[in-house]
Amino acid sequence: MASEKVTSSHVAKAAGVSQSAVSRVFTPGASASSKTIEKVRRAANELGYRPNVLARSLITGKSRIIGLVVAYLNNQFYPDFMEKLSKGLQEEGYHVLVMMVEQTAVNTDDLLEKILDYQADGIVLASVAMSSQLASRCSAEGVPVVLFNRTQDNDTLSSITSDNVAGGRKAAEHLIQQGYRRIAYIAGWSGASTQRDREAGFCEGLAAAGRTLFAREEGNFHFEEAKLAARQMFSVDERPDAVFVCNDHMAFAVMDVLRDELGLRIPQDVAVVGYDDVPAAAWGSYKLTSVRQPANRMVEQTIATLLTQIENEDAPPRRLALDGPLVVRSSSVKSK
Amino acid sequence: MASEKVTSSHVAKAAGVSQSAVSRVFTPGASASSKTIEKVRRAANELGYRPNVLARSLITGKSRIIGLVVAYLNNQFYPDFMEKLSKGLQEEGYHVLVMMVEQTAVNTDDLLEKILDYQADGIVLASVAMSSQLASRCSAEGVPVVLFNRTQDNDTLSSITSDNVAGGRKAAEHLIQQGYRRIAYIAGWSGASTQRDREAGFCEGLAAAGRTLFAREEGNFHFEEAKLAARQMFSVDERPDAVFVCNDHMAFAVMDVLRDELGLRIPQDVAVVGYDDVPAAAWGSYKLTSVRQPANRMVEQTIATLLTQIENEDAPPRRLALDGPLVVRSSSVKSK
DNA sequence: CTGAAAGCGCTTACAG
DNA sequence: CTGAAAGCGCTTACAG
Repeated sequence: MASEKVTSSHVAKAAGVSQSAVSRVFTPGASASSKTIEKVRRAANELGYRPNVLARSLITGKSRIIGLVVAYLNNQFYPDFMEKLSKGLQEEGYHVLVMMVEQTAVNTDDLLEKILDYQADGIVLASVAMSSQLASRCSAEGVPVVLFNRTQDNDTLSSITSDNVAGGRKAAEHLIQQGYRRIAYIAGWSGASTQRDREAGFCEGLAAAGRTLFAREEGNFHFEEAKLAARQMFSVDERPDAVFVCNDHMAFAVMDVLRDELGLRIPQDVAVVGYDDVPAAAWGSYKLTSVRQPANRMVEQTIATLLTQIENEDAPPRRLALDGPLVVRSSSVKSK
Repeated sequence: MASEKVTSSHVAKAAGVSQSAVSRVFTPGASASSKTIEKVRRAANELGYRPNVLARSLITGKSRIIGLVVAYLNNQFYPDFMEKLSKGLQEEGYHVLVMMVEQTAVNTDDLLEKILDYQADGIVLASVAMSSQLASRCSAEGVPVVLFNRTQDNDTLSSITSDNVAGGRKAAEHLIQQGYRRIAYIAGWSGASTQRDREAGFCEGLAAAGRTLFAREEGNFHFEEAKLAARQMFSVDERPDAVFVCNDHMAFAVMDVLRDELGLRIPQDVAVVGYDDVPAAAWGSYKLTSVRQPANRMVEQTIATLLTQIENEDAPPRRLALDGPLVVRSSSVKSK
């Protein structure tokens, strides 16, 4: 069925020129007379010719493929990020090869090797870690890696995050200022730098006001585990009157448990603050106060960093922590 | 910086065998003595050699790339689908090249050509249409196309959906059985087959009970537009007492408006039914009755169809509409 | 500007 | 089982 693939040689024959001439017409920047261009374009259109990108990549050493490894797609922050990243890269003439992994997957390396096998020009890891062994492989092969929403102790890796420490601090300051006194925290996965930084900033903020954590549970960035954490945390005599949850995704679970199962009112009985400011935080059913991650700027910087390092192998890795505002909604303001 | 790329020739020299021998060791099914295999593997490991997939593809004519075009990533149904599809294809040794498009994008063809340029072995279009012109190009080039969650009048295209007509009918039967009388509908984008089929089934169901639509608005599968539609629909003297919304994503918006802005109780004042049964439908804040799309089976069939057609070019296109149950929750049951 | 030729890194008949 | 050779579809010096 499949009619023979149309190659540059077929077009060359049809146009009465050499195969190289055809190639030049389709190579931006190569020189060809307008007469040749005309003949070639006509023949190409008639035959339905388009250059084989794989063959081109083999020679140029550039695939224009960016490998993306991503987890946590049930957290709306990541689909939004993927969409922005993919569109941004499309505009720059790159395309995204995706690999999905389990949240706390350890064997990410296998997938990354697959990406390298496809000769990706660069790699983005969203909330995913990489062995230092593989990191040096990438660096040796000249394939830049950018960590998105995660940092890692490795000099060769760039990372783009929000300022999670500052964000955590803002959450603490806000709750204190609103007069809450028994302030608790529900943590994300302890292996994540975002979790560590947000908690550190939060505790700093409390400490600055002479406070400490009233209670603490772990939700592992997982919806159901966050519900368990909330049940645990609030099934005591003296309950917290405010809780900072390490991301919005878990905060929704917590709010559902508090209101639905425990009959608590938000914010009168308990205040809730999240992190990310995903779209649903603004939905009428949640109105969740949240530290916004500046997703647009984070994606811009991810792309900029990647392209810089692709163009110039000696460009040093960059570590950026972009500031985001606390978006105050009624989940944490009694008068609102 | 980038150390020279390690090729099969380098490994051959190091192992003291021919380049073809190296290739055979890395080609499943090719024959080599255990002694050769041993020598080659050792040398390959030392040098860090992995076959260049692009070069392989050039010869075999198989890239093991599947192109995916997807929109509506803010509707949780699609990230979930992507995750399932990507993981399923990974297990089969395929990888996904993604292109994101605007919801009602018309110029999808450009993106699809890019996918063809990468010599994709197959294409999945999720809620996205394709010109019949390009469809025949794909068919001519032997690249199978599967439409996911959308059908289109084109003999060459396979499609996998849920049974949207039956689903719409179930929604109608349920609302009638629950005793609702002024039953309304909020539509999705009119260009979508899912929208047309769900509405057709819903109206059929009403008609079977001697009813007709009490009111109708359009939400275009868009969150904010769905809110507008709800405001419009309920700002009248005689309000509907039940509304079927063409998907869950819009139904959440509608519920927020009904409760938050209009002070209506669900389901006492108004019942709401959605479609998809995304995770958030089960969340405590919504408890939304919804027609479940059998996403796992849909993905399985998408992959099976794709692989069948990749392996056998003469395999005919398949059109599947899989049945999904109505999941009843308290948004539509007064006693619950 | 243009064509002949080499070569990107592989796979795969073809002999042996 | 194994090596030499051709070839996948391109790009890119190199001459002219």
